[in-house]
Amino acid sequence: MPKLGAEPIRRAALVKATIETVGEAGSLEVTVAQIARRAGMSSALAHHYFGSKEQIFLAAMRSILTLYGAEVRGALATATGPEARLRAIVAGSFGVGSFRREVISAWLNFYVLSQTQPEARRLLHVYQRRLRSNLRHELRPLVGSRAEAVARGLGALIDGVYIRAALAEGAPDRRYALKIVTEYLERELEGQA
Amino acid sequence: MPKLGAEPIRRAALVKATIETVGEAGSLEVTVAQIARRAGMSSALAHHYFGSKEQIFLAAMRSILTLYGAEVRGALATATGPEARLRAIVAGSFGVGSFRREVISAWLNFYVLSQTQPEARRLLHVYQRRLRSNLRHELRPLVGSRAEAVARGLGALIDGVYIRAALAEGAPDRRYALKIVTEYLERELEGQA
DNA sequence: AAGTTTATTGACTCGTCAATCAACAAAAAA
DNA sequence: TTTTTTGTTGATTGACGAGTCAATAAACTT
Repeated sequence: MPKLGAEPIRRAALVKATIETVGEAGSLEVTVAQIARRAGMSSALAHHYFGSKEQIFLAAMRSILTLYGAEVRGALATATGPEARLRAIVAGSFGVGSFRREVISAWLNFYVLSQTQPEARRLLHVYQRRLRSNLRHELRPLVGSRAEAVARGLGALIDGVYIRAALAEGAPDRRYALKIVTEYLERELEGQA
Repeated sequence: MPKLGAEPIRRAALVKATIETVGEAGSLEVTVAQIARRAGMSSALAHHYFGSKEQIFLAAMRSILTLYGAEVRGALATATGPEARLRAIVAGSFGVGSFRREVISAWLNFYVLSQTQPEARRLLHVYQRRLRSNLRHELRPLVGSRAEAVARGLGALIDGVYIRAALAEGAPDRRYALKIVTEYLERELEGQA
């Protein structure tokens, strides 16, 4: 029953299933069979399309990073002026798509993966550099020479809030997460003004 | 060639080897045999003393948390007054024992472990609660009602800085890590003063 | 209609690894 | 000195899981 053009659909289903499976399990120690089952296909097919488990993970990670990027860009679209743009970047970082249980948990796991996997590490570095550069750019006119340090601090704080959300039970609290980071930003800005 | 009283020595060696192995591998996917070899014994002996791989990991995690607690307490010993004590807690969090490559990496991995392992989760919660409570207690006289939020922010920032250090290449920069967190603290305090 | 490409899976291989066990060795206790 | 306790390991078991393969089938091409 081969409906042609299945490839992109299958790939997407696998990526989604991977994030869900890893997120639920809270671990990368999930089997290709589990992922494939959740995506409604055999493990052989998963291998057929991705070649290896590693590639499946990388695709899932790319998907997460892409989603994250899209949310930041979306928030940034309507923001004018450095402060508004900074707030947008922060808000985008806690977007509804990214700041969800499974995604957060998957994120944490991919973080660990990038300790071993060069490509995963590369992806993460790209994301971190871009975020930091964005922040620094908007911070420059507001806090001058402190821009670099504040950008790093904000980046680390965002990661920290994510990681803590991964561990907290119950649904992660976006509002609260956002508040913590926004207040940090406000303190940094008010000193300088 | 049984030298008596080997148990505590073997256990300690295994714990140390576990942290090193997990830290170097950057993953929990290390074998008991690898750990045991590094500790200079057979895998059978590791099982003999700990019963299971899980127990070995938990012991290693306890060891890390104990070390961390000791460093904070050490820093706290000579500090008087809320601000000095806050600085001590932060400094202790980046102590030379805890803020080392393998330990940081192991820490990150145990963080992931606590998504699956109830006992690991419990341990981590205890540490987080204690840290937050300590911070809150010293913050109260300085920032009043904001104490809770600032304590959470500091905790998250510390975790975030750790996690980023795990990914950075080369030796982790204690000074810089400390500076980021200390500056955050200073901003929060100067607003209120 | 024959041939090719795409989709799909069940069954299998091969390696790995946690955990167990039987056996051996040396110290301590009886 | 026998017995028991403590220390130690090589060999083995049993399970599990990534990746391969042969086979089947439906579409699309010529």
